[in-house]
Amino acid sequence: MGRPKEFSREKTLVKAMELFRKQGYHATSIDDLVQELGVNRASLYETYGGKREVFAEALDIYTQGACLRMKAFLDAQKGVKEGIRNLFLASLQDMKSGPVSVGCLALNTTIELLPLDKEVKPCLLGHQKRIQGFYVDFIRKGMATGEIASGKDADAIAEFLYAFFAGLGVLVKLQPDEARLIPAIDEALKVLDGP
Amino acid sequence: MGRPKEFSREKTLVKAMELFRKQGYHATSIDDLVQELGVNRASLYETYGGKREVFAEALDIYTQGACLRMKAFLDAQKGVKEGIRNLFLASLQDMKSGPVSVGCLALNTTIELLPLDKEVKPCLLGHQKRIQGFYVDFIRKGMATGEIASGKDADAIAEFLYAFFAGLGVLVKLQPDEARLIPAIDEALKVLDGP
DNA sequence: AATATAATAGAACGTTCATTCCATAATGTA
DNA sequence: TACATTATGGAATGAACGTTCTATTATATT
Repeated sequence: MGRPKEFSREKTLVKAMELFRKQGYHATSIDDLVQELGVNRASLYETYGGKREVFAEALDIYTQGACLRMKAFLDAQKGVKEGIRNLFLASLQDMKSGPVSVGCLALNTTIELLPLDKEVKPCLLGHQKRIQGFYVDFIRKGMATGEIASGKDADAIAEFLYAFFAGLGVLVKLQPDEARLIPAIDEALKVLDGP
Repeated sequence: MGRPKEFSREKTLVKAMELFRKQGYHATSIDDLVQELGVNRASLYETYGGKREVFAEALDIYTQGACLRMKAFLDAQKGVKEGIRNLFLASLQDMKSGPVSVGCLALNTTIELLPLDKEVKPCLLGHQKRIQGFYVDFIRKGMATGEIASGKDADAIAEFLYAFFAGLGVLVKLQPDEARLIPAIDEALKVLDGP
């Protein structure tokens, strides 16, 4: 029935996500999307609705992908402290992605768009909740094995880790050489030490 | 010598700074500035040059003011750990500034503008360097009094504190109720404990 | 009072933006 | 093969943007 699409909805969304992550929402024009995705203007509007809708879907697939990858990454780790350290180092690499740092789309959106577009708030809050949930589960697992003192406040540590990670997402843009950030990460991980 | 200006250069810059801090660079139009500052279009261009220049100057006075206030705040504190805790709590209040969180202009700019406008980079890097310098001095002072173990890496802690504070600047926008952030802050301050 | 100088008010400019429209092309169905 | 349907290519649209221009107003100096 009718002419078939010449593009895959999912693949173009990934490209849009990468573009928004690199340039931000305002600095990415429809022309940019049309050029980069290779999708026609009219098709883009027919398929997604408009720029805002494309962004919303791109943000969705980003947060979903990030959560899935984080969960899989943590599940593959042995120790808690070492696992979170590896997670931070891997995330740093992901947020660098070449010479120019792209950071994290969820954090970038929190800064650039949240004050103006309240529609992204549920997505961003849900993302935070899921990520912190992973941290809590991971820390609790460490408490069960005895690596982490059981008297600690897993929720507070999870919120701390999310906040610190958000800080990394800012600093990696300002200063892409990770060498200086690693000592800071090791300081952060001290919250897992002691009683 | 011609007609006198009807506005003060400094006062309007402060207003511009507040506007950029609240809305971001892209979301703040010249019309917004003209309306909010009460300055005429032509006068604005005659005085500052253009939007980018207004923003650059606004960012400058923001970072300078932030540094001055931070230095004065820390100088008035007794203990190191308690002092930094008080600093974070006060900064949280500052970044909230009413029902809508405005965050920190330097951090917001790092996310929104740094990838597109390389001219802001020196200002942002200088700001980070100064802030971390204050942390280092403050920590060293604590080492001298014996509150902080002298074996600690002041530079690493300073970078950690800056990163964590940047994270607060993100989270305060996502979740303005500070009650949940305070336990996370107390976790962060544990880097100052122990040997 | 007359003049030079600088700021103001507001229209006007060209550009870029997101969005829509129209003619054309490519498929499934009859 | 003819038709209905959907996607495509590219021009067109109107609004918003940053910026500039012109006429007018207000002050300092002579």
